[in-house]
Amino acid sequence: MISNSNQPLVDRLRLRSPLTAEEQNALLCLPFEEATVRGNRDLVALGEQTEASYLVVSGVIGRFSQMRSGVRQIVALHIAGEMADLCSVVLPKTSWAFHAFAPTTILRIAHSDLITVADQYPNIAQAFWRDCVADMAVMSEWIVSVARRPAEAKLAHLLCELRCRYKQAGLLAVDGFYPFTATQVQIAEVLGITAIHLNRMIRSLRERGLATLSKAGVVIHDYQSLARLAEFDPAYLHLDEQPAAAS
Amino acid sequence: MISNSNQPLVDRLRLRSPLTAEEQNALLCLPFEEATVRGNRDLVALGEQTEASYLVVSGVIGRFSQMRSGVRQIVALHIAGEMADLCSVVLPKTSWAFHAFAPTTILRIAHSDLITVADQYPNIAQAFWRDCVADMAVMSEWIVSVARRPAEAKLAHLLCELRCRYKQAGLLAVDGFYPFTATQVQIAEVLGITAIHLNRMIRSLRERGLATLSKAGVVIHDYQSLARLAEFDPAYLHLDEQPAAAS
DNA sequence: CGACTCATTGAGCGAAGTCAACGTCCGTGG
DNA sequence: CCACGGACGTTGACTTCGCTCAATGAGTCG
Repeated sequence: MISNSNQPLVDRLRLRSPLTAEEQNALLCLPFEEATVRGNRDLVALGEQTEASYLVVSGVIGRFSQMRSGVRQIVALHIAGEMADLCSVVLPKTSWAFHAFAPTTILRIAHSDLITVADQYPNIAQAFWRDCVADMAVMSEWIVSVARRPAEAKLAHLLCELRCRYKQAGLLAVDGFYPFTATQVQIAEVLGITAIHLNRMIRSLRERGLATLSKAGVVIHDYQSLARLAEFDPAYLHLDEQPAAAS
Repeated sequence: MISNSNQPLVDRLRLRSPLTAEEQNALLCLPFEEATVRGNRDLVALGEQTEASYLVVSGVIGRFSQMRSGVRQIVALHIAGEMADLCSVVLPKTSWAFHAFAPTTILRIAHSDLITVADQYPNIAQAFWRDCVADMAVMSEWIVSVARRPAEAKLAHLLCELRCRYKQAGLLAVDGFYPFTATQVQIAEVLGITAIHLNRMIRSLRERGLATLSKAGVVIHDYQSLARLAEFDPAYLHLDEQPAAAS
């Protein structure tokens, strides 16, 4: 998927916020810069200051923190079509580190340009704000997952969440496959468990016929059972809302 | 502490965002409603829709999710001077549940009024957005804490964080005391551990001379050591920034 | 004075971590 | 073309942190 415009940004925001034609046009006129990152590489290092936000065109990137021991914890994932680091527009000092899970293409859009268009169009400002809050709802659910679910349910919950997000991105196949590629170490850094223990949980889900992970991606064989195991309710993702027509 | 105006809201936003006199005045003119809640009570039940945001005047409230088993996980705390649920202005369907830890006084400000003033003043919209993003940074740190720190460090980290936030609220005494009151069950729901195990960790911190918890509040005896144990760095709280003068 | 909530402590267990070894795949260079 | 090395995945044995269950103390309110 190659993008030669900001259209993905407009699509992303329209998912949750109505935008007039004029507002959409203002977003499409924003200058951007396309970049490609190799997989399993840090895109933005710890402590690095950024002056741009990223829109993921294809691939996966994760925001992470690191303990002194070197252990990493990924606190957010962004897949194709999603906006990463939009929040740094209003709090640039929050320089989080980013890691590309797989080979990833992004669009860089300067904070200053985003601020300008937000100041000019209150409705766009609200859309940006809303997108950040939706990310917050996901974080909130991740706190619950990491704190309270047993390891197998943590994995199940992540797989269910990703299924919904890949479906939104149009990348969910009819057989339950979606192209989420990550090493077991990376997934363990998301779930807050050991890669070794994760391996056992992957096997468990496979043996129970619920889901299979491979190098190519994920196949969910029995979404209902997986969701039940994880106590998964997709409402917090805020993906199914029909944006009211506004132009 | 009794408030008869929206001044705390203005103070809160000015902590991180410069506001002109006109903008401050617009906020002060917002209608509000004061309410008091008893301690250890749910302020907003699970699934309840809200049409207002809350500013905590005094006391503590926590946002939580609940598993089918009945186990709760608190995903955010709000103490005196802080804005709770500002994010529901742009995503009202995210009706989180709130629990009052102690007797708490709040100001209710209608979403519709907040939207109106945000649409009128881009700078206020940005301030609201920024406040939400600051809450997000805290959540991000909580994911790390819950996922990666051992129980004692989890508690130490929370105590350090609260110390900074109570200091900001002007409620930190010179001897390291601040009036955070919560039952051990409530604190355990924050940290994602058992109340029983929390009790042992409290004893451990007390015996090591780091901190003491009592019914009246918390005393931190050795902040440096506590912060070292927790790997605590207050940068993520975004409290020390001097807002640029803007009026 | 009960009845209740909250705090405290002990004993035993289990989920997840640690350590260690080995298998598999893939790219690279002799 | 094969040998080597590195990254990733898989599995077993053992350890441990934190949970469960259970009992008791301490303070508070009606």
